[in-house]
Amino acid sequence: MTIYDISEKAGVSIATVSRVLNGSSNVSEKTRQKVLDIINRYEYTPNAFARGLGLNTMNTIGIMCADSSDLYLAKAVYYIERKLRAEGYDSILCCTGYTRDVKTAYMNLLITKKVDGIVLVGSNFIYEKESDNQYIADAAAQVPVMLLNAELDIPNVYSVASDDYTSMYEATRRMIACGIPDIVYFYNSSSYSGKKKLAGYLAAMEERGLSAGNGLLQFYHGSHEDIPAMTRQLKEAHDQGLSFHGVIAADDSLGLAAVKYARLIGCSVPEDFCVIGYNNSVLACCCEPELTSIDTRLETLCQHMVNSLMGTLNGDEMPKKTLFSGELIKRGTTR
Amino acid sequence: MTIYDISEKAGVSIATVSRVLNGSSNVSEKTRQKVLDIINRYEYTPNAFARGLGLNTMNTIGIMCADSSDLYLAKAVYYIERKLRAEGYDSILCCTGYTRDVKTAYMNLLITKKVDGIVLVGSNFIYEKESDNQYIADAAAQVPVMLLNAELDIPNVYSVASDDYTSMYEATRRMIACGIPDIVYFYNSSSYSGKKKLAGYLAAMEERGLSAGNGLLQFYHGSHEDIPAMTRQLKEAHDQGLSFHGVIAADDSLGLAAVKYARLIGCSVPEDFCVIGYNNSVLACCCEPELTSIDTRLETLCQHMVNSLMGTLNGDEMPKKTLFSGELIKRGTTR
DNA sequence: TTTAGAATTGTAAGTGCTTTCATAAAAATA
DNA sequence: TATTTTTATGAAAGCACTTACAATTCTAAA
Repeated sequence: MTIYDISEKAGVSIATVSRVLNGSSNVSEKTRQKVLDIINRYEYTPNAFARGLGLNTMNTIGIMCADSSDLYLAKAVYYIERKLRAEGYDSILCCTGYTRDVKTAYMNLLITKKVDGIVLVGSNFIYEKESDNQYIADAAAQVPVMLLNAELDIPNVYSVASDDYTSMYEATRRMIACGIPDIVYFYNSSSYSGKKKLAGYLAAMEERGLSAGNGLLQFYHGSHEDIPAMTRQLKEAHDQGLSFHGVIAADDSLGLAAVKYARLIGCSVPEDFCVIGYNNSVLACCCEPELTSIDTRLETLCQHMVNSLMGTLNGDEMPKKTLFSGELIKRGTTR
Repeated sequence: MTIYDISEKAGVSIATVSRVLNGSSNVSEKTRQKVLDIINRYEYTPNAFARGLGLNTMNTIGIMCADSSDLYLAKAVYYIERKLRAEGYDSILCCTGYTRDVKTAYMNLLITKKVDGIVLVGSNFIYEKESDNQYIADAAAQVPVMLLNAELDIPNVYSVASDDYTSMYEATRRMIACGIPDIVYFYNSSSYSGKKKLAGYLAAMEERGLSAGNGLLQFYHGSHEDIPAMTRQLKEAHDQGLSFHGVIAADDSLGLAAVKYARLIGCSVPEDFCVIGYNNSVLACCCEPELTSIDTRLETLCQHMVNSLMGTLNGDEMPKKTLFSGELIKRGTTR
């Protein structure tokens, strides 16, 4: 069943059928109904490829995500897909992993596949060295690129991010105000947003003249699956003489590990030891006591991002960057 | 830059260019090289739509998933996407939610979009009433449909599943063997695989003549986010007089809630109280002690599934159903 | 040296739409 | 009623490929 069959049965030209298919206004109501009837009767649906060829678009957006099984990223992908779908767009998903060359390859693939836009989910797509971000600029020369929780000053790339700096700054201030001066910052990534978080912590510490030097920083490079290892890492730091009674964690998994650690060394939480996590994921409700965590309002971010994308595709002038403030969800690990 | 430009610059016909593009064998090595050179020099990539029109395929598979942010489903989607990509296929993702009408609509959409196959991630796509599964049959009439953790005896639908029945049967037997007769089965879904799990538990209980009646079954209809509510649910059952010293949980989130519950009523785990979870997710490592859980070897399932799909697309005869046995990962909540 | 048969290559006809441009019909104006 | 505008429709030219079939060139046997 093609457009020719429909045009014949309806007694009109294919141009007219095409017009009613695309909602063109230049069709009389009478013929529109006639054509619509035939279309429904025969359950005709236009061939997507031919349509794509003619229109040079198939209403698809490429979603790139290093690891869509990551707790936070999975949620983001989910929200973005749903919102895109609501706007009439398909999502083609690319799980790229963390290698830049692979990301570049997928980027090119998406361009080749004629997506209308690309969204990069997660700040790991941005690199320190400017030239390493060229692959994004190249893509942005073809289609709009949206960044979630990152930022890049390149034409045709737009970003929507949570205000990680401020969130961490406030969280740290709050913990200091509770009378805890020896706070460890526990993080696992030096991505764009990872840096912002760290900076927020440092600012709050330094503002109070507290040492936020080497001793107080911890680093663990791992994934969500490694909570026991994270706990161990803290224990080792403790055994090596690092003394701390509070942890600001860059992710709930790290925060959860910190709570476990406190238990391990016999501290009671939150009386002797406080923890604040980040992202307000399921994990926050898994530990005992439950984890105070910063909610980044991910759904709002994602919806705003695709709204921005729709605007851009529509030719509207859109803000290059939007920042959303996070919200501290108080639970049992802070007093 | 089109195939015409390339053919002109290479001094051959477009048919020849097309042949080298598609790896046809009927091209002499010399001209192949000549054409390839031009293609590389001008960085030509064929138009995906025109290609799709001609070939009537664009090498894409539709992935339907009720909620791709669910811990287990997210992992499945991730593994499937990666494997598909490795096989040269794109994935278009559809997060359908749990409503059947929506699922049907997305199914039709995918057919319209000319995907080469559809994979349904999760057993919630299968309904009790046979007529409710017609939407799958309709799709399967067009393209092969793959089921993860479900089963349906319909032409052109294939399924790959973990052997939930046996896993649960063994888990329950093991717990009984540890001397715990009053085991609650804690579950949250009556999906196809949910039923299998329950049946496994029941079989093991009844085999030992243990009461697995109403009293010993618990039900909570919620998502991962609701761990506190799950814990409360157990507490309420306890307060209403239900006595139990073991929990077999249909998911780690439920298992984790059970561990919390045990703590709450002052039982020590695993001395006074045992728990076995399911899916071996991150959550298993979040509680104290860590959760014994059944690993369904999801990555293997997913890889096998896309292998099956590739075979089917290749015209090979493939088994309608493959079952993979799970593995009990012993941790701290069992003795 | 012919010539049948195989290997290469080119011509041209799809593939199913969109859209420009010309034309016909209807409506509005004179 | 005649004329100008506006609106509705159709013819036909893309869009960028694939592929059946015909034509040509090579091989190698006769």
